[in-house]
Amino acid sequence: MTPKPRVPNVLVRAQLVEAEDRFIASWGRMGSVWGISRTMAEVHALLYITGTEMCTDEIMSRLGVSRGNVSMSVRSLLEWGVIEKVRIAGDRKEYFQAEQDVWSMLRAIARERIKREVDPLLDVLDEIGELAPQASRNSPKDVKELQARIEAVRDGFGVITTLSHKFAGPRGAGLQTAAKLLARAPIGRTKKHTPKRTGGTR
Amino acid sequence: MTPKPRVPNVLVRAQLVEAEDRFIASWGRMGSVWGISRTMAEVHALLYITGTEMCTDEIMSRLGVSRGNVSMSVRSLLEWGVIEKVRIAGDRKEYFQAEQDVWSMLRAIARERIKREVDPLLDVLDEIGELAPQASRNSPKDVKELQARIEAVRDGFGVITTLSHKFAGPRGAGLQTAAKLLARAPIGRTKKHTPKRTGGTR
DNA sequence: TTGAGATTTCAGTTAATCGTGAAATAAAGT
DNA sequence: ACTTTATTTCACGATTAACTGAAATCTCAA
Repeated sequence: MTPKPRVPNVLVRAQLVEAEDRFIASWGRMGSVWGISRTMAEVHALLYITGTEMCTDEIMSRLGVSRGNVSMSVRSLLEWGVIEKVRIAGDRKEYFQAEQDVWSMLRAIARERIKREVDPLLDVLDEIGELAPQASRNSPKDVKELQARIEAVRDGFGVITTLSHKFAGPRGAGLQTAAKLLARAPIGRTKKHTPKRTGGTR
Repeated sequence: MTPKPRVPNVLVRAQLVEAEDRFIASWGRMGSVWGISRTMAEVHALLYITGTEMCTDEIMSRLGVSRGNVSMSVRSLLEWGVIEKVRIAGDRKEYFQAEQDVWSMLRAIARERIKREVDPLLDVLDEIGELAPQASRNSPKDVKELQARIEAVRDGFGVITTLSHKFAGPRGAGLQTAAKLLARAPIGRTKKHTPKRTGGTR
């Protein structure tokens, strides 16, 4: 049926696998920067980029990591809600597949990071605000200033958190809509910032 | 002049220092989560929360870290644009003080993180997209899918990057305006019920 | 209930990161 | 030019986080 491909299939396949590997590698490196373990990011990348459901052993051999490591990574990814378990009839193994919608995936990532990064800071800020000497009419200047600074940070992150909860919630087109909305809105100077990015990979 | 304070000054001062220390500690912990070295975050926190210009030795003794460490941290913070050098007449030492505007500070942090986290990924994605077997009419299905997935991720991050450049640029009220704008905008379903999240920490 | 296969746990190891301190360099005063 | 004081650099050691592998636990079919 199909006319003979111009490039031998084995070659195409090799390129394909290489592209996948590169994607996996850079997503993994990204993970480190984000404070996510490299393997966890790699497992996710693998499942996303291949789109296939895979079992523990397949993941192990493809990424060359240990069983325990895969187990823990997969568990975290399930908690994040970016992959899910799949049962295959007549097979006792568990298979996993990645959420395929990018925005949903990005929202999940954003949500999880906010939870881990911003929320705890807010808690501490509240606590410190109460603990610190209360500013009153005749407090020394520095006490007033301290309170003011704590409150300023608290408010800043407060706004950010509110927004995130609104826009990165698990369901709804939050992030995507926000992105479009913002992309349109004319803020301050409308300088059409240099496109700039000519792939300079450092 | 001032009427006798109800609380001895030494005590107020101790509380003040403790509040500062707590702020510094949690900002520092935050730093680790962000892939910023703990000390760098602590130095920044110290300069921000005290609002005072400080020299290397003062920072060293207050945080209990080495000279070299302070030197490197301060340098990074200068690059990030969140602190600046201050010269004090008749003193050979360099003093440093932190940007006091929270939004400007938050923008700087966002900007720097995007630069380190998102931009490199985009570069790689572009590269992979070109490198991978090109999808054509008679490509096998998986090649087409691979290209589609790469493009989807690329586009998602592309939107995010564009936004960030627009809103987290070094000058202008970008982030702040965006925040207000979004906080107001009705996104998707205008389902008004369940206030639901009671500022609940965590 | 048993057991083969699948998954999870975790103590020990390895890898990556961070911080130190002293030596090298730079800057300012005499 | 020389001395003094401040700053930066960097090889090394310390600290922390990640990963391994094998034992323990779980699951399901018979």
